[in-house]
Amino acid sequence: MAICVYLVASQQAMIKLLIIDDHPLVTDGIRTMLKDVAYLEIAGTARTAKAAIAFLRDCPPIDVILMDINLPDMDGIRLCELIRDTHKEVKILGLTYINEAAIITQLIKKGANGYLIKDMEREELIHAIDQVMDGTLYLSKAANEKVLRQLREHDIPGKTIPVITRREKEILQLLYKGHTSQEIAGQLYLSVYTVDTHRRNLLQKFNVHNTQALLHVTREMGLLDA
Amino acid sequence: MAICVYLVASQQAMIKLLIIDDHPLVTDGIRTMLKDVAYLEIAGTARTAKAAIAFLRDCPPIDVILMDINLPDMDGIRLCELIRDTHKEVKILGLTYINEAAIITQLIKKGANGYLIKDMEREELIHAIDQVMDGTLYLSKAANEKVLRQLREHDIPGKTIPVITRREKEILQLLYKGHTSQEIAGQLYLSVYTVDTHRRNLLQKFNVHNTQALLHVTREMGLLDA
DNA sequence: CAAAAAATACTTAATATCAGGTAGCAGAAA
DNA sequence: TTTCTGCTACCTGATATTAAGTATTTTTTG
Repeated sequence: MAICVYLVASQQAMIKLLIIDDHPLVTDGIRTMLKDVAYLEIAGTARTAKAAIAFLRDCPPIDVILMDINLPDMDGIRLCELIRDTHKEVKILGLTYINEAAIITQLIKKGANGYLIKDMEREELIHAIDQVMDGTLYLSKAANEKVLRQLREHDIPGKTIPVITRREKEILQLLYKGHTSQEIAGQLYLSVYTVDTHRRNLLQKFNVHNTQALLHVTREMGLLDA
Repeated sequence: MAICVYLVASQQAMIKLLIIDDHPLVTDGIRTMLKDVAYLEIAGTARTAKAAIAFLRDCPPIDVILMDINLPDMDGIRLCELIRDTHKEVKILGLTYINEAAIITQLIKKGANGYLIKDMEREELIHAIDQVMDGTLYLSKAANEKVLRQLREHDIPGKTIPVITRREKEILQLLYKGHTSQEIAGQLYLSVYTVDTHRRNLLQKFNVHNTQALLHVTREMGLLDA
């Protein structure tokens, strides 16, 4: 009887993980990092947002989700929002290559419990999982000063990502590749005036005053394809 | 006696690998992918170019190097060149996140035996190692059409990456973050004229005619930190 | 040390971008 | 139908960038 209770307690203490990442390299890396941690179990992996949602719907409950921000079929912010809507109790840890305050604050606002940069050490990963299970927010070491300052000082400045139109995105992409207004006008069969109007609207929407800054913020927000 | 010969043959057939990457996640991921392959042995790992060079100098011979292109202390192209100078026999496989013809042709020109994108599958990794051991060039599936076309059509168009100075790199980085000449001049305590001179020299070196194009090509060449 | 490379600062002129307007037109939504 | 949004196009003036020079000082390097 005592043994039985012990086993149940042990099973309850086991933390079940779901890894969402389209890179097998990352999934395998996490697997190796966690293989000697007795109380952690990788209950499943998903390579797309779609697969992840299906897993969460059909399979046994998950405690912590390790989620790549750049998935092929959906951006991490949206996926985070979706999961939070249907699974209020699950802890979500975002994984990114970059370390940008803009995207991170956005993620936290959508209900993530923390984020890690992919150059993390094994210890940091385990610590992060422990911490979110405790109900604490975990922010990757490297950036937390920057992010915390943002979250604190401006209360929540995590600028909402502006809505841009199809045409604007198209022009943004061409600017990113180094084209001038003239070249873009030529490629899209538009007047230079029109291209300039779109550029002007983009600058206004993102509240910047030159193209490089525009490209910088849109890159941080994950709006650029490359 | 027969057994002895067999053992020796077995040892000779063992392929020794060195992984050079500053992300433990990647190193661990590769370790997992290869752990069940009997004839592959991870003889060492290095997190910096410096450590890798030391390892190659001091430790037993390596057959294949898996090398990240973006190392903290040196760019992959240069490291590849250095290793090729002192170790003519070793096979070098480059690892990148991106898939840019410019950087890949450059890498091949410097003596790499192939490259892989980090979204590879386990099978692709093993296949790549086998292939370079055979003396064949291995190019990651996703891009080889593009790269092969470049290598073929233009014979070798892989533009050599220009040498840029410390100051130029510094200014390049600030431009990347969206700063204007005025702002950069203010930050670095320089005249705007000076900043403009550096900008002009950068445009000339990379043979482009505006800042966005400059940032685009330097990004492709892996010269930008972000 | 001497030569070479890098960094600094300035001039002039052409071109591009940025900021502020206005305005017509098509298609979707209310 | 009316209204709203997105796309188009043009104008003017201010500011920034680009191109092509020259030239002095500092730093690196052989």
